[in-house]
Amino acid sequence: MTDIFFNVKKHSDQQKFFKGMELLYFGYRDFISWPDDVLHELGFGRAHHRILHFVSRSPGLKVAELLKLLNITKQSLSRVLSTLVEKGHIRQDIGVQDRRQRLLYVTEQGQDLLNKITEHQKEHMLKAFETAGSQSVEGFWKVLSALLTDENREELLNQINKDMGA
Amino acid sequence: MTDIFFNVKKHSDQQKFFKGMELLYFGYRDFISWPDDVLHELGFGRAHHRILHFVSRSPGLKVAELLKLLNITKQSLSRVLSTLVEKGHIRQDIGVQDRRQRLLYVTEQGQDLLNKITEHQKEHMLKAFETAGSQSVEGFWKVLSALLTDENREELLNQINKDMGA
DNA sequence: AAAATATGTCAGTCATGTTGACATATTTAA
DNA sequence: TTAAATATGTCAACATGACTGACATATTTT
Repeated sequence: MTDIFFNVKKHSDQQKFFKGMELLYFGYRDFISWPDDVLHELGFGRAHHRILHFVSRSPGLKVAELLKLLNITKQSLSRVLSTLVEKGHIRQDIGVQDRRQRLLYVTEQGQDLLNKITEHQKEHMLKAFETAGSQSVEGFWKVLSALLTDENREELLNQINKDMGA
Repeated sequence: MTDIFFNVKKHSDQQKFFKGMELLYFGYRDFISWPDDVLHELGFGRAHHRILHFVSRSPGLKVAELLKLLNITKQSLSRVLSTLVEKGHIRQDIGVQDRRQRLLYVTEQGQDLLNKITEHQKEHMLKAFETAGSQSVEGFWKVLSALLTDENREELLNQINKDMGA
C-alpha cells in the first residue's frame, strides 16, 4: 500500500480528486468519532466540545469572535453555550472596556471535561503523526491550509498560530 | 507563514495536536461548504451527494455495502435514497445471483447532477494540491490514512484504491 | 418447512443547524 | 442629550440528517 497508492504523480486529476476527497471524508470521520462514553453520559455533543475548545484556547474570547470561528448563528450558539454556562463549565465575565461584551472563560471543571473529551483524540492524532512521519505532517498541514477559503485563510491561520508558545 | 508555522519539529505534542485538529476542522469545513446553488435549488443536501458519489464510484453497489461505507442505518439511508430513485438519479436493479439484493446504479441524469455538484469541489481541491505541491499531497494522504481507525483501514483503503484506472 | 438474510417502511426522537422578530443594555455619534 | 449603532440574548418555527424499535416482504439457505 506504500508504493503506488501514495505516488501522487502517477495519478490523474480525477484520481487525485477522488483519493483526496475520500481520504478526507473517512479520515475526518474516524478522527472525530470518539468513543461516546464521556460525552453522551453527560448529554454533551460535538457542539459543546467545539465551544469548550475554542474558549479554552483563547480565554476571554468574546461571543462575537466565537460565532465567527464556529461560523454559526447566535441562536444556534445560544442553546449549547447556555447549558455549558448553567452546568458551570464556562464562565461569562462582563467586558471591562465595553460592558456589553461577555468574555468567555473555561472553568476548572470545564477544563477537566475538555481534557477527558480530547484525551482519546490527542492520542489518535499523535499516533497518526508518528506513523506518517514529520515530513508527511508538514504536507498534511500545508494542504489543509491551502484548502481554506481565500477569504478565511489569513484570519484562520492567525487564530491557529496564536499562543503557540503556551 | 511558510517558515516556523509548518516546521513540525519545532512543535510540542500539544501544539501539533492543536494545529492538526484545527486545520483539519477548518479545512474540512471550507472544503465541503460548497455554494448552495445547485443543491439547495433541487432540494438536495450532502447526504444525497455522498450516495451519488459512492454509487457512481462503484456501479452495481449493494445497499448493504453502501450502508457500511456511509456508516449509517438503513432507515437513515432510506429517505435520501428513495428521493434519488424517485427523481430518476439512481436506478435499482434486482441482483442476478441473489434476487433479494438491489444493485445501485447512477443514471445519466444522476451523473449530470453529480458532476454539477462536484465541479466546484474538484477545482477547489486540485488548486489546493497545486499550491501545496506533490510532496505535500503525499503527506496529506499518508496522515489521513493513518487517521483511519485500525478496524477500518484495510477495507477503506481498498475501497479508495478501487478502480483507480478508470 | 424453518431459519437466516437483504431490503424496506412506519413512527417517534434527538442534535444541530437555519430565519425572523424582538428585547435589553451599553456605547457612539449627531 | 437624544438618537443610532452595537453586543448580546431569546422566542418560535422549521430543516436536515442522524438514531432506535418494531414489523413486513421476498428470497435464499439449512
